[in-house]
Amino acid sequence: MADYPPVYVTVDVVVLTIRDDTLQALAIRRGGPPYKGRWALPGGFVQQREDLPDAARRELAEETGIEVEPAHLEQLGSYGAPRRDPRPDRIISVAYLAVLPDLPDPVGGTDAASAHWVPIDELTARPLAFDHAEILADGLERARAKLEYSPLATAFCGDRFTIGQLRRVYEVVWSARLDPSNFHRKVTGAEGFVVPTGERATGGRGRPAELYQRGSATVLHPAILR
Amino acid sequence: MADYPPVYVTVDVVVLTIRDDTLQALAIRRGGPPYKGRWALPGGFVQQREDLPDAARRELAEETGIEVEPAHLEQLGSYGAPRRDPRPDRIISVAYLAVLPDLPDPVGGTDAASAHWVPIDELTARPLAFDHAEILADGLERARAKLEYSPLATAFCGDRFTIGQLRRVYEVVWSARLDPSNFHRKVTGAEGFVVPTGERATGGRGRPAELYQRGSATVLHPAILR
DNA sequence: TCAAAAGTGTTGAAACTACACCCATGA
DNA sequence: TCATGGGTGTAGTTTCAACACTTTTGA
Repeated sequence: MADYPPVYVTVDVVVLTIRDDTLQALAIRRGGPPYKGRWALPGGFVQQREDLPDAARRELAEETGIEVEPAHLEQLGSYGAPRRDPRPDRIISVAYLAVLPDLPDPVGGTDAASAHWVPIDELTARPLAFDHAEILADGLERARAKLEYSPLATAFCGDRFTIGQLRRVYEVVWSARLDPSNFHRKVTGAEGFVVPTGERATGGRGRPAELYQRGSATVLHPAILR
Repeated sequence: MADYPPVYVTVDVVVLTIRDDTLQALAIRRGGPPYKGRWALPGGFVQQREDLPDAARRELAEETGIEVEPAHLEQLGSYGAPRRDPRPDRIISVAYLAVLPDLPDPVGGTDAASAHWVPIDELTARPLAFDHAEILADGLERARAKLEYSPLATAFCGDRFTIGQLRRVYEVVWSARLDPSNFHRKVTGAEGFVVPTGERATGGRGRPAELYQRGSATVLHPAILR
């Protein structure tokens, strides 16, 4: 085994949420070299006996002060180009995609370094550290694709939501307008996507909407097409 | 950096092809511990300055004697459960999916260890080394899903193929019968999936079929549904 | 009373399924 | 001539987009 080169393995996490009707991602301002001052994805080294998803959850909690279990966490893939980190050691990163509902409290209340929610448009407009721009782009593409055929959109909502709130998730993530009436029919018609609670939302403008919960489906039939 | 635990990184490759109207995968009989005598996926350690897809291609060539560039090569994901390898070191594997056309020459003609094409049903019926059964299952699921919305099926064919040959790829991978006439219309109607060459296949039974090449599409509109 | 959001009805277009039917070859 | 696989036509069904319309609230 000593014949083979050891490498260092990190996890990096694309953490998405919707705030102020905008798709945002968690980013950390790097305080030291390399790439000092640039935005980076939250992440860090995997510990010796730690499973990869656990490492992603730990980094999310440690670096950002977020205590909640993400509503969705999946592996994006591994990034291992030989010079992706300018330091001499070989560092391979396993990237994860996490999706959270809009959190009432802002991030960074603890001694978390300097994690911030940043609108996606701002984040993709400037150069990120390492290959994090590529990882972020892959995470966005994965999220956009999964809205079609999986119930991922519910991970952006709290445990109770209206069909209108769910539609706004699709509209924000896809940057598209959707017909409210057809969307309603598709979502309530997709087996196991959402289940009505019998309660109604209060306080909004217009007719109060039925409140729904996530259903048990893992794939949507039929899909919600873009 | 020395504060963090180094790990060893391998690549393992799920290599699929169709031989004798059967979906088959490349497997290697392990000659030493751990898991001596069991089937395993081809793979090995990543070298110090080697990109991950290059490592997958190198292992494919070295361990199996296959010299051709696979028609399709994509990353499946990383497998890093702490005890997935019984040896004391932490070993994380990056898995790839490769798809090849039916090769005229059998594998192992060189001094390749002992790589064999094994029908999927045989391979999934017995215990594999490490977590390779899980990796194989994930690779199969990925391939089955990608037939629907990507031109992956053409990677199982040579550079010229008939619609009937392409249909047999779908039927074998999905273990399903498809209506020949409707399949023909769907495939030729999907923008950029296949382009006619003007030539015709010879030697088969029945009316000679038009020969096609892969088109330029990367996603299929509309999809070929299961 | 009006604006706004929820939700239902309806209609024409598109896609899919099933299957009848013709075509062109080898045996 | 017959069996076999290639390919087109067509009719009925399902799905989907567009949009008119009703419902129910807050201002």
